[in-house]
Amino acid sequence: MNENFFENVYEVVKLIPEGRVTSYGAIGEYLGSKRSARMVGWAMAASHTLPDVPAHRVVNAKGLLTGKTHFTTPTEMATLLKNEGVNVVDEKIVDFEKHFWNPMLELM
DNA sequence: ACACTGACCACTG
DNA sequence: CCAGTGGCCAGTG
Repeated sequence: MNENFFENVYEVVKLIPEGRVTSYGAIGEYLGSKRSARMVGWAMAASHTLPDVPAHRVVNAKGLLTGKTHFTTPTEMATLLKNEGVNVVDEKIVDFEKHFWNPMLELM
């Protein structure tokens, strides 16, 4: 296992508490590259094979469930979030700021 | 080696 | 508010 961007992404995502969410940009920023948010999402797509990675807790900067298309079913992501107490309306997280979990503040 | 793509983000007009 | 542009890194054809 090489220690690379992917590993770090997985580590952070695994640490996201239940009922909390974060964004690709936040993770990328925590890893040192704010502009590498694309890669984070891309890493997620590759990591969705790992059961310990709650990908449904990772959304884009606007709180939109952009990654839902990569789930087994498009509704899976919203269902999981709602199941954890995160209200989702029209593929968007309600009170995104309240549920937002900043890795830089929690893991520093 | 080159070009294109991607679960993105922020800025500018 | 919406549209367009640049930037970031890695993988694939």
